[in-house]
Amino acid sequence: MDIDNKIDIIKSGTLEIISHDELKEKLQKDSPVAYIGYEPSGKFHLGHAITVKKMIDLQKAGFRIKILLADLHAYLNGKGTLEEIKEISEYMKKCFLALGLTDETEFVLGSSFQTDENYTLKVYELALSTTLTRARRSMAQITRSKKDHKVAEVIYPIMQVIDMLFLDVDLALGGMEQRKIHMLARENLPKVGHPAPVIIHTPLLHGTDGSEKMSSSIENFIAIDDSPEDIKKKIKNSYCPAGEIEGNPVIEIAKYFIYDTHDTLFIERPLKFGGNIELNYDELLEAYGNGKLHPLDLKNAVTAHLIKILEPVREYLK
RNA sequence: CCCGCCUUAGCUCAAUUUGGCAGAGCAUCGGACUGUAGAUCCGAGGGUUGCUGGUUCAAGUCCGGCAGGCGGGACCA
Repeated sequence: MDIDNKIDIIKSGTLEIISHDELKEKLQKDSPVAYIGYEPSGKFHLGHAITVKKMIDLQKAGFRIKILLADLHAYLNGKGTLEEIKEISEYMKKCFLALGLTDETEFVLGSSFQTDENYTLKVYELALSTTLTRARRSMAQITRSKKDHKVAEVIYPIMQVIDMLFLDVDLALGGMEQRKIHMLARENLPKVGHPAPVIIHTPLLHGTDGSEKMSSSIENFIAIDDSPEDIKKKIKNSYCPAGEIEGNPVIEIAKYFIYDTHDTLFIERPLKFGGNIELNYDELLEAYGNGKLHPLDLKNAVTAHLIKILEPVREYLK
C-alpha cells in the first residue's frame, strides 16, 4: 500500500485532517503513534464505533495504536467513582477488540501515569499559560454539567494535552466535539517540548431521537452489543422524517455502518409499495430525498443489516 | 469565619403568606392518527418535599442541627 493510498483510506469518512502534509510526513516515519482517549462510562455505542473504525484504518496504515482509557478524565467529568469507572474500562477494552482492533493495540489506563510527578508538573506548567475562558470553551461539548462548574472541568483539557506528550503521539483522533481541545494541543505541545500532533476529526452521529449527538447519558444510542430485539426497537423508534437526509440518524447509520463496507443496500419492500430494491449510497439519498423510499422500508433494511453487521461483535462480547 | 437566600417528580418550578389529602409544564411510558419516527390530540405512571432532631391532633410549610448550592461581608500583618 503506497502512501497516497493510505491517505485516501485514512481520509475517507473524516471531517477534517490537520494537516494533510503533516499526515504524509508521519506516514513516512517508522511506526508512528496514533492515539485516542475515551471516558469509560456508560455503554459503548455506534458513536464510539465510528472513531474505532478509523483507528482500525490507521492501524492498517502502519500506525501504532494507543487507546487511552481515561479513567481520571471520566472521574473529573463526574461519571462516577474511580472503582466504577475502572470496571467499565475492562468492558471497554473488550469492545475495541470485538470491533476489530488487533491485539497489538496498546491500552493505557490514564491513572497509570497521570499522577506521576513529572506529569503533574507539566500540567501546572500548561495551567499557567492557559486562560480560564479558553479551557472552559474547549469543554463546552464535553462537560457533563451545564451549571455549578467545577475546577475539574478546566483541569480536564489541560491533562488531555499533556497526555499526548506522555503517550508520545504523532496523531490524535476524536469526534468533532474534541476540536477545541485538539487545537489547544496543537498550539501548546510545542511549548512543552513535543511536536504538534496531526489531528483527525470524525463526524458525530446524531442520536436516535434526532438530537445533536449520540450519547450514553441520554437514552438515544444503539450499543454495539445491543440484542437484535433492542436494535429493532431502537431503530423503529428513531427520528426519521420522510425525505430528509440532513441530521437523519437512520441515514447516518446506513452511511457509516453499512455503506462503508457494502456498495449497495438491499431493501425488502412489500409489492404494493414497489417491491424489493437494491440501492447504492447515491441512489439511496436520491430515492429517500424525493420520497420514493419510505422511512419504514429504510428502517427495516438498516435494522436487518445492522443486526447482521454487529453479530460478530455480540458474539465476541458474550 | 460571619450574614442572607435557596434545596419539592428525571428537569424547571408551584403549593410556605394564614400548618389541613403535594401540583403543573417539559421529559418518560401507553393509546389514537399517519405505511416509520416526530408533530398533534387523549390517557397513565412517576415523590423518604436534601438529611436529621423537635413543636403539633396534623409539618413541604414552624423551631434547632447538619450537608450542598448561590450571593454578600470579613480577613488579607
